[in-house]
Amino acid sequence: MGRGRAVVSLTVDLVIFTVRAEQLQVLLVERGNEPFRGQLALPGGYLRGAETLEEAAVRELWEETQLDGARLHLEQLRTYSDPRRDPRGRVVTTAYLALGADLPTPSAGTDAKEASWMPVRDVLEEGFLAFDHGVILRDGLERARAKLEYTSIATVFCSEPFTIGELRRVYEVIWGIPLDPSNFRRKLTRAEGFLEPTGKFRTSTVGRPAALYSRGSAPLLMPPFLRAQENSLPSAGT
Amino acid sequence: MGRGRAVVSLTVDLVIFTVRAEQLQVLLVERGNEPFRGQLALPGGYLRGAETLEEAAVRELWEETQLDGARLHLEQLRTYSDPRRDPRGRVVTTAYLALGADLPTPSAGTDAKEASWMPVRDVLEEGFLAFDHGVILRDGLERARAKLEYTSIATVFCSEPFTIGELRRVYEVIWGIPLDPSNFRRKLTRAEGFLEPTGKFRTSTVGRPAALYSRGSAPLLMPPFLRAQENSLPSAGT
DNA sequence: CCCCTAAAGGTCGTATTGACTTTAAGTCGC
DNA sequence: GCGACTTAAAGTCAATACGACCTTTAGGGG
Repeated sequence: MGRGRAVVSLTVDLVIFTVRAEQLQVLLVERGNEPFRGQLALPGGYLRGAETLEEAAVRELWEETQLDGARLHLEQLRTYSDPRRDPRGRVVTTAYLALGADLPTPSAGTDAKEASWMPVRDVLEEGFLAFDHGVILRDGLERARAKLEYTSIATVFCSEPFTIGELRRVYEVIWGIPLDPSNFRRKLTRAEGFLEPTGKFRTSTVGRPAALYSRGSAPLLMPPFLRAQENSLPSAGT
Repeated sequence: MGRGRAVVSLTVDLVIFTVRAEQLQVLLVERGNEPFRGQLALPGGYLRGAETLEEAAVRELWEETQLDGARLHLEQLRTYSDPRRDPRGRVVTTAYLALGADLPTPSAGTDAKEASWMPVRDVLEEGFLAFDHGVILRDGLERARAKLEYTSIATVFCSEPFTIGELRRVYEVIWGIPLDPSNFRRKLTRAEGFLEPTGKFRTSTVGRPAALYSRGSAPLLMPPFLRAQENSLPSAGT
């Protein structure tokens, strides 16, 4: 070993985020096989013959969680290549980040694995994930947090039409900090192409009816919405 | 094909940028073998047995260009996996972005390939690179441009100590737009931890002597320095 | 019909920015 | 030695963006 071309397997792992019950949640599966049998892991699987990594990610999304890739935001996160990351041998994995609006509880899928939503904060604070999936999850969270600042991905966490309050809760939950409702609305309503007013309103159980919006055409939030500062865990909370 | 686990080779490709002669330049090699023999390509090579992709990147950096990875900024760019990207078969590549200060003209290295600096603008406008390296180069340029906005990587293009004028030229060359010298200095000198004054000055052939700075400790530029707008090619030029 | 709540909208002082001007400190040509 | 020239450094000023905070609006519930 060391000199020749490495013999490697390539896998795809998915960091799937959604906001439900006022929390950022990640979809995890319980492993049915060794290694790490019984432990929680990111859903994923091997790259097949003639597909791209992105196609493999969409396929795994469906096979393992019955989620439709077309309804999610999907982007490549990073490739992890530590030779010791998988005890079975040389497995390099490319992680993808998938974001969606209030996704359904996954029916187990064709694979017999148990899939369930878990609060990201709990997983990062207490849980231990298989392989290096804890690191991957952390990287995914940081990517999502950063992209809230300068892109319009926050809207993919809301099903259309949505209110500004719902959108604000997305930011608060992912950044783990409270935001001033008034300044938040001023900021986002003035961002060109971010929100598309529908002219309709939604009356909830309490409070004044909120205007409903759909996603605007701009992929970037200009000027960006900067966090006050870094917050390494989702709101901490001892 | 299609059903089973893909049999893939993994390679590393390098997008190496430096600023020389008032231009952003990229290091390219002329391919000595088929496919694409004689054409320009990014330097790179196969992943070996027990190394990470990052270690492979550093190794290739040295073998192909005699550049020392420790003296460069190196970060993972993206993984490219189109099954048809390499006519020889299934080759997935992870691209790394390497940035350095006025790097030397590479001696060909142990590999017998001809390595040389080329202006990025020219390559993107006229040149055709092997494989999908044109796409990778474009992605690398966009990454570098974006990171100038909110990190302090611009300083790695300058050898220490450097003047604010030199730093400004880095921004101008990579973004392809002129910047107001006065506002530029105000912005960067007030960014906490970005520049470390040395107290020394450099007298050039013309003009008032410029204060010399070294890199500060802050990895991020806060608040960010936003480009006026997108500029898909490096200053265009007709 | 009053209270409570959240949405919507406004105020105000401060910080940041872009466009521009002024002053400083060197070299070069004569 | 001196003025022209060049770039660095510093300042001005109006427009904008932002954080903190307040007021008004429009529903539901008791």
